[in-house]
Amino acid sequence: MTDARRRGFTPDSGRRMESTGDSGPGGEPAAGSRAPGTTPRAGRPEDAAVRSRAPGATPRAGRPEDAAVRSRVTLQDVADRAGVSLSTASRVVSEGPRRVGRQLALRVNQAVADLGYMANLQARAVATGQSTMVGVVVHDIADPYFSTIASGLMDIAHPLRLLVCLSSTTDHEAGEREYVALMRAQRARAVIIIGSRSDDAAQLAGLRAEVAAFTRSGGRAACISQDLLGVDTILPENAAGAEALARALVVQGHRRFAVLAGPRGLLTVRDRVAGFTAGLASRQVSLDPRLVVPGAFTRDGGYEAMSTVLAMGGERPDCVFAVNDVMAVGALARLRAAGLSVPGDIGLAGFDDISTLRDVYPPLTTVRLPLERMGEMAARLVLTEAATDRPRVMPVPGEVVLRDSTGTFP
Amino acid sequence: MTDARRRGFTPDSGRRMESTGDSGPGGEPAAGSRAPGTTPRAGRPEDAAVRSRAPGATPRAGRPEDAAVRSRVTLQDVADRAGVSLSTASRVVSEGPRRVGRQLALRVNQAVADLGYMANLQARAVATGQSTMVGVVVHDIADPYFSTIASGLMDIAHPLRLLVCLSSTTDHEAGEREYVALMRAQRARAVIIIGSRSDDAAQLAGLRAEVAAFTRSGGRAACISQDLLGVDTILPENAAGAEALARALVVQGHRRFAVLAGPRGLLTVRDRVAGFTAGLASRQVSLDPRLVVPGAFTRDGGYEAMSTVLAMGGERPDCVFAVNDVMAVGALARLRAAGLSVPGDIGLAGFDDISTLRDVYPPLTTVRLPLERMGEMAARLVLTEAATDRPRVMPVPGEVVLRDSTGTFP
DNA sequence: CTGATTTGGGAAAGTGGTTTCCCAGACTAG
DNA sequence: CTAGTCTGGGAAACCACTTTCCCAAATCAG
Repeated sequence: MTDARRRGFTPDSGRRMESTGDSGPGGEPAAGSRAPGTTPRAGRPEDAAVRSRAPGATPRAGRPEDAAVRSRVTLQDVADRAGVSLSTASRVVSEGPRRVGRQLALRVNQAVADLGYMANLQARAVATGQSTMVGVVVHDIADPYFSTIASGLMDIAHPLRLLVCLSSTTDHEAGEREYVALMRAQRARAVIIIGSRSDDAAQLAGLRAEVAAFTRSGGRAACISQDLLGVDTILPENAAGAEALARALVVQGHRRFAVLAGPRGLLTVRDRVAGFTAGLASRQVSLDPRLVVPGAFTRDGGYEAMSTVLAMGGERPDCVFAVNDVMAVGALARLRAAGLSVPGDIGLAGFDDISTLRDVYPPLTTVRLPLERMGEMAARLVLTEAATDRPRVMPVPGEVVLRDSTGTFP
Repeated sequence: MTDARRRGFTPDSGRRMESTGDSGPGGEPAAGSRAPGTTPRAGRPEDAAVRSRAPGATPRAGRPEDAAVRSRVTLQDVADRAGVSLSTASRVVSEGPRRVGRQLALRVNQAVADLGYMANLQARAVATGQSTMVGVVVHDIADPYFSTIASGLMDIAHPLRLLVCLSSTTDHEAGEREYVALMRAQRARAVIIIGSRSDDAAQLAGLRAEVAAFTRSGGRAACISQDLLGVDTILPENAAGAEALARALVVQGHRRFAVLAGPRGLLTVRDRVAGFTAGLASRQVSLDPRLVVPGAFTRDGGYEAMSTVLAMGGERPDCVFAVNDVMAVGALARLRAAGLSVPGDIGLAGFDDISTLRDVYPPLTTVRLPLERMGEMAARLVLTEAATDRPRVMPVPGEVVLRDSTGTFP
């Protein structure tokens, strides 16, 4: 299978496998292959013909009736075909409060079916002033931390028949603000901002202002992170969790710690590091600040940071705290590469309890956050519950989970 | 602090510790703590005042001027404030082809700034008939397979300033069809369907029809899966990949195989199992059909399926093929629980090469699919490239990656 | 059998935009 | 000095709906 390497974007490069089964339905992918059961609706004479334009309006120069059968069926077409007024058609289709006679309703529905009509939700949104969109911003959707939260969130949004729009900002901090602005322009019903705030005051002020503008224009907003935006907040107790973890690790016998911190400036990192430090201090254990090394909030970031720690002279730490599980996994790989056994030679702990990472070996000691649940909470706050006069803050405690990666120190 | 206990989710293995610390920030869960620096923005007198309604139009009974300062600023408000016509305001704001005099443009922009105006994109979409939305359907956004693809896809969509709407169908197969319908109703520019087709012919026909309706109404569509929808397709070569894997495993010396298959009916599963079987056959190795056990496409599914295999009487297989990495990780956990060493006692291989799982131990032999890239390809096909008369099919080969989990058999 | 309510259909006024069309004034060319 | 082309502004048509308002017919109480 070494061929087919150059799939730069040349279509059909590699030898194509017997792709679709020979028999299966939909065998011929011919361009115009009709799905089975789609009678081509022969004729359709009145399709574009009816279309009674406002009298006097020249039928808009250019393409005359546009050969391409762009079946842009409108409600007017449906009304015409059913022989009713636009209003009646609308009432039937939008299932509003006003009742319509059985006969006419039937005719309208028939016309809808015949024409394959589907209401234009954008137009409806304009007319009613209500949208069904809810925006979600995360730092990186490929990171399981965020995708898990997003998953919980969607579990709430989908049954409500809301449209979830997602944006991943990846390093581009201003992206959050831009996205909230976009949601305001879309008249979204709500926006949920997920992920750590940073220490950039200007950035924060900008986002705050945008969020304020969004809520002022009638939208709901919530965030999952530090309570700094002035809106409903799901607040993971990062400091408290890390503090509890630190104490537990001391109890296990660890004394000399290193911390693989994430990107400088991320408040979540600060909170976790501060909490960890405080936890150690409460047990009269000090943390050498040189052993707090920053790194990207990723697997590779953890790997690198771990390298840095190993490269330092002096006594090797007996336990490493990576500020999130993803980094911890990178650190684990680095330790393995160095021939160090975990927890034999060195202990390792993470944070978050990412479920897909629960099976690394040795199993990671970590602080569990109920991510999916946090997504649900945020979604509920903003989609099903009434707004309160003052923003709510819902703290979510983390739960220390001791597993083998920090086995009791000898 | 013990209150934090009744949060519903059950802990798993690992002993649980003192959940969160007692002190820490966020201590008071008071439901209304204002973030520091939130001046309540007093004043703003002209907010809703401007708003001159069309003359003669009774100001719509009910709320007169609506006490709630819902600052729904419209373009008309901007025009009024700038003392220009609606058309001129529109031209300035929408940056169309028509130029507007410097003076007026300036005035309009000033008014926009003063009023905090933001164009209503829904209305704009209705007026222009063009939307900026692109829909994406996946089976489960929390599954790294899908979130990685989604990530690649967004990397293309974001710079184009398109709005990505995501839906996760999780087991509800009809959800795909519903979502495509929704996208049609939203007049989305494109829709991308990600994930295995099933063997349910009716379901497939329904989806095909819906997709056809979508494209007929002017939208673009693509899918990442089997080429069965009659649209541009990114086709992972599941069968070929599994076949190559099988041959490689035989070369390593394995002979007696078990397969942890995913849900019955998923074509991706079928393709992989069929390819694997064929690969073995090509090396004169046969696969006992009873050792092909189905399971959910998840970590737990892998765990269960592995249990089933272990519980079977007879000679234990010397190598297990889990049809995806997530299941493989579950299987690994089960094997570890059984006290079996991998690859010492038994080999284990997966499929996909999920990046967050690259650090499990022992490292998994697998078939790599360039997931992020696949997402990019699909997005490009449908967002930046012109439509072709016939749908394109772009096969994506998998690449066998031999790692320690299938060490050379003794 | 009459007068007062429903009931339900349709015309038209909205929703917040874009875009066409018309036209006045400023330049340019003959 | 006049005709011809640009500019650029504004009125109004349009997009695809919803909803108000009006009115005729049907129902109902008295």
